[in-house]
Amino acid sequence: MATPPLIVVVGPTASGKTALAIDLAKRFGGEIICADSRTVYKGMDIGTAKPSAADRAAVPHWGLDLVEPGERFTAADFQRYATAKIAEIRERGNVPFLVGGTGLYVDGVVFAYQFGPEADATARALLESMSLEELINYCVDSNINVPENKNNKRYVIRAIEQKTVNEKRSSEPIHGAIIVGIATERNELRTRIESRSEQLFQDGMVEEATMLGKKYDWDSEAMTGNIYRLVHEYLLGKITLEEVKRKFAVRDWQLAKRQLTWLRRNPHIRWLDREQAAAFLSERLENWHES
RNA sequence: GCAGGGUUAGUGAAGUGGUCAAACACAACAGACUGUAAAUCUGUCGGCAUACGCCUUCGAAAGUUCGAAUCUUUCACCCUGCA
Repeated sequence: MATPPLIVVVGPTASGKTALAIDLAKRFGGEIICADSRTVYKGMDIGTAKPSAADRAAVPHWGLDLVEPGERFTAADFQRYATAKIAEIRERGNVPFLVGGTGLYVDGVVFAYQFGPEADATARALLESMSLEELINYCVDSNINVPENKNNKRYVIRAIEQKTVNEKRSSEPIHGAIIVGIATERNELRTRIESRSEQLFQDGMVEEATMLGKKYDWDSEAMTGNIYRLVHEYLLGKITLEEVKRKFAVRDWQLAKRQLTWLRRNPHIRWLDREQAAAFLSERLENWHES
């Protein structure tokens, strides 16, 4: 039998990627790798809509609960992890599914990004202490290309660390990848996001965030995920619970739009609605089984 | 009924005679983004125009003025104090 394909399912938050992938993985012997920058954190379950215990029992899931909130986990870490997992899953004769909304994580794997050198902690601290203007001047003096958004301090710092703006990647998806985007009608997506906002709180969002806040630092990158920072404000008494829910739906919508902007640049995505995507991938997987 | 305060662009909110299509914030829309990416950053944001610019706005109407979101009068609605 030929090497199993890599099924890549992308789309904005709340588009139904996970449900689709679980369904297909059950039927075709798949294992799911979550390409999600928040579900890698332990304890962040409700706020990140992490797959349930039942889902995980039904289909093997990877990429969840890899680190504690506050620990460092990067796109390069994910790339290493996911690439290894894809190989392992294939060795077992199963079908790897790469599913997620973190575009950088997906593309890092799919387009085999060659990441630049890792940041040196002391050098990074020094760079962060500098003003944006100083950083730009440094770039000019050192002949380093400034990123398009030169007001984006993070990017300028990274350019300095890499001594350039890094764009090393493959122009084609890695071999065997089938990339499907879940196309969702705008109003429908909005409705889904709003009802999910309500659901999270019924499921114990505040309790989860309170617990995490006690255990970890509110300021850590993990905890800046749009829901946790809002619950933090609520716990501080700055906003009401109703405002949290409303603002979360807004933040989630903004996230979805940013995700779509990222995905739009990728010409290799086959955009299909949930049903079409299920049918299309089923057919591909059946053909693969027969080959 | 009397006295006082208010009514500004999708929302909140500055502005109290010219430099006001009107600060700022939020939302919205578009975009960038290779080791923090649910992050971070950029542009647009009354209408028309690629643009010079033109047009219509600051509760309504009528005035004062060379000139009004800003001053006057009346009306409408809202809030507060006295009745």
